[in-house]
Amino acid sequence: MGADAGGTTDNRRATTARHTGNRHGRSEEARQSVLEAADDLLVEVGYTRLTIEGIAERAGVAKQTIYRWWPSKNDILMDAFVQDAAEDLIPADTADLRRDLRAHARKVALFLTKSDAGAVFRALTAQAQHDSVLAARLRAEHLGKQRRYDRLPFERAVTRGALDPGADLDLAVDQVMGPVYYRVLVTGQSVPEEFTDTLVDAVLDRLTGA
Amino acid sequence: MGADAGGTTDNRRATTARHTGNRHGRSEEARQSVLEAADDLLVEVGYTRLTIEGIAERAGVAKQTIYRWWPSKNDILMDAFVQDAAEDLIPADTADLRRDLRAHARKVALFLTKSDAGAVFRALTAQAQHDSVLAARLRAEHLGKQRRYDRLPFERAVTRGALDPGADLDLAVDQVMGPVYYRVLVTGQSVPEEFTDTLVDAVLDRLTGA
Amino acid sequence: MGADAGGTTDNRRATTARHTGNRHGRSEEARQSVLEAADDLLVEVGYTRLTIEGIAERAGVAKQTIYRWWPSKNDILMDAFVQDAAEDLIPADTADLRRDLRAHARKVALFLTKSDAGAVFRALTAQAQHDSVLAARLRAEHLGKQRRYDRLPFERAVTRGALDPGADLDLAVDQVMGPVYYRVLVTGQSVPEEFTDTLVDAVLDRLTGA
Amino acid sequence: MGADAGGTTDNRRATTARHTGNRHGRSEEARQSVLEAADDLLVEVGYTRLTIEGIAERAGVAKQTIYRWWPSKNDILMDAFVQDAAEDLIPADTADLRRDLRAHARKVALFLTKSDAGAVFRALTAQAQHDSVLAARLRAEHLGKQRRYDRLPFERAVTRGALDPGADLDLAVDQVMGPVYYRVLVTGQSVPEEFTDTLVDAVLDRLTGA
DNA sequence: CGCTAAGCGAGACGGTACGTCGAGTCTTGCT
DNA sequence: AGCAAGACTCGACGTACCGTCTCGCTTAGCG
Repeated sequence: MGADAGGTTDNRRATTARHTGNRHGRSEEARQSVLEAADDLLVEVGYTRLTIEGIAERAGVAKQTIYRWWPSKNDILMDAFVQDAAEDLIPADTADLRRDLRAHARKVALFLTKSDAGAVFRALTAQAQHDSVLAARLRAEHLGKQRRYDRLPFERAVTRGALDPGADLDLAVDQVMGPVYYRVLVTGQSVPEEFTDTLVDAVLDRLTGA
Repeated sequence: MGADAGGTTDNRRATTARHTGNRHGRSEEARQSVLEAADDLLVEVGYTRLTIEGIAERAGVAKQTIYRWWPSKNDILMDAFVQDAAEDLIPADTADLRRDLRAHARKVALFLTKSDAGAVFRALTAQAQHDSVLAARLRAEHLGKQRRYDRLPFERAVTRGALDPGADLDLAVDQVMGPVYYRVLVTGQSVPEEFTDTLVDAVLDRLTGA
Repeated sequence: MGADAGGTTDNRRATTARHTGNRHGRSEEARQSVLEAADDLLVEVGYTRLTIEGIAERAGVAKQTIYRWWPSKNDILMDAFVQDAAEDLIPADTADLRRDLRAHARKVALFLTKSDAGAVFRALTAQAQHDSVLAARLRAEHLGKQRRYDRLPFERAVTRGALDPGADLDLAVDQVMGPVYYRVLVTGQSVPEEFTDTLVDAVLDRLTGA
Repeated sequence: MGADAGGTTDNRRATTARHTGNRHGRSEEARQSVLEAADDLLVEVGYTRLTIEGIAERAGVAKQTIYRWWPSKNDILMDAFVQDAAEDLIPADTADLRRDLRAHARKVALFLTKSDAGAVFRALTAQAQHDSVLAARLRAEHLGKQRRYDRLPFERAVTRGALDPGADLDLAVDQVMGPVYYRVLVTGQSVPEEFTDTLVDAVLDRLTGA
């Protein structure tokens, strides 16, 4: 990852004081305005016209301050994404697999297609195709956790005894989430509620032997 | 530069190169070497370090010749892809839906993960996330056709009477292809034969009411 | 290039060069090497083949550094000339008008035909024919002052009482300097000492009523 | 002068027929429109923005047709100038040296400062500073002849016995013409009638021992 | 009277340099 | 020690013209 790899991991070390230049560690204020500026600019001008200089200017921050803490544009976006998507896509639990899964699939679809955080995610996913380090970070800091959330409804159903413990849950997750991401990233089709519902039903019908 | 004047008047240097362009159209030779150079360089150095100047140099072509015919780097890749992927991913027809679909899914997976053309496709799909015009072109010139190929096995089965004519074929295609693209573009997992086989089986089991 | 995207994101290549520029003003070192490089190259390759890129390379300076401080090639030359021609063409004062004027005319002729600074002056004068802004600058920063020097011998003579106070000194200056510049810029004839001597004599003979 | 030196001298070989493509030598029509286009464009956009492509387009002529007959932009201007300045600056002869010389000096000043041909001359003189081949051509095809014209009034006076046969006529010419060109090319001052008159008087007063 | 060959308009080509943008590095002076 | 400011080197961008090179048309003159 080049020279300043440490910056990527250090940048969540919390510092309590507000300051603009002292010897007590990084400025939380600067960190925040950079992430917000990056977020805003991505939505406003798109990934292509998103520049470090633009972020610095918008954030009212010196370019060097950015380079001190982030190795690249993508790392800024990654941080911005991690911070914003704290609004995690955690599936609800109503003890009804079909209902929970439908709701969860719907929520993921909306996140991907409608939210600002989803726009950041799509940009990051796109760049991850050309940058394996970014790809690894994206998986480590988001996709892994998200995968576990996506599995949750099934696991709860197994625990409840509503699903055969021998079922291939990974396959089930792929069958539900795969087509959603596929539409968003590849075909560009919309992802209406009927689609996610039908998808969930198709998977569950097979899984529960309906 | 203002009224700077005459600096380029006297370069009477001989240019020895041969070429074949004339008023009746562009040089096919130049077109070919550009597309090949772009293809090669994408694989060699990756999308990020792929530059128009690099392509021009590798192709032995003047930069202006590229700009005369292609508006952007992505358009070159698009042309290169269209030309190369003439080796279409057309499913075989052995009158056995399961067998044909398994083979087709496998072929698509290999294309995406192993071939040079697949690398170009992944780069284009990535860039299409930031460029709606490119996205439209990608759909018009590749994905539409590919989608019809992906449906073919199912349609043949319907024609043969092996599948219920009322089945939701679009959903079936999404369920087979979606998870494959999902793994390649999002999770980065490998796509082994067992995966595609199981996937096909899961879809067909439901569809044929097994 | 359209929404081409991210191509320049990841060039984390190390740049090792040292420099001295900072917020408190430009690098004097860079300024000097640019002026010297321009000067040298003008003499070496001539105005026509003098390029900004060539100057930058010779000076060991980035092209952008040149564009940051000079609007055009001519402005560089103008600065180079102003700096070098600090070796002003100031006439000596021996209380002998004829002697001083002969020496001064000779010095100007040598400057125009033999010196590097004279080569820059000729180039600038040539370009000033196509660029009125440059012409104005050339007059403001050099010709005005030079004109005053050219008048000096006559004025001293008037002060000494050796010359009629009512004499048309401007005409006298034009009659001495005009033919010198005329030979250099128009006819391309050489300007030998006999020529300037005779010229001075002709003017003075009339002026002093000899 | 590079490859096609012959073109420069051949291009006044008259061809009677009008044609646009045959085997009887060059098209006089094309030659004329090129020269006119060059002339017009020089006045309209200035030397700096005068391009071969611009001339070709304005003249309705292919670029190659220009390159076939002229080695450079300056050679076109040279031809245009030679053709236009057929309106030669020949001094009148009224058997009155002072009157003829005053009229001639005035005519030269007006030519240099007011006429289109004068603009071309100034541009060529400027470029001749950077191009010794052009300088030589300018002298051979214009300045030599003009110099003889400038001497004419003096020679006639000698013939008439109005002037001492031993007078230095070359110096006299330099003293009259030098300051005029000097003002035009160097100081940029205007050249009013009083100036040329006074100049002529100063020279003649000395010459005739007035 | 058809063939040949030159001049022409058109315009694609390989190149050089332009002037600009942004990347990432470095230094200074402030806090 | 972190920061704002901003000059620096460097690589690539997209453009403008250069001078060269076909191509296909037109049109004499020659056989």
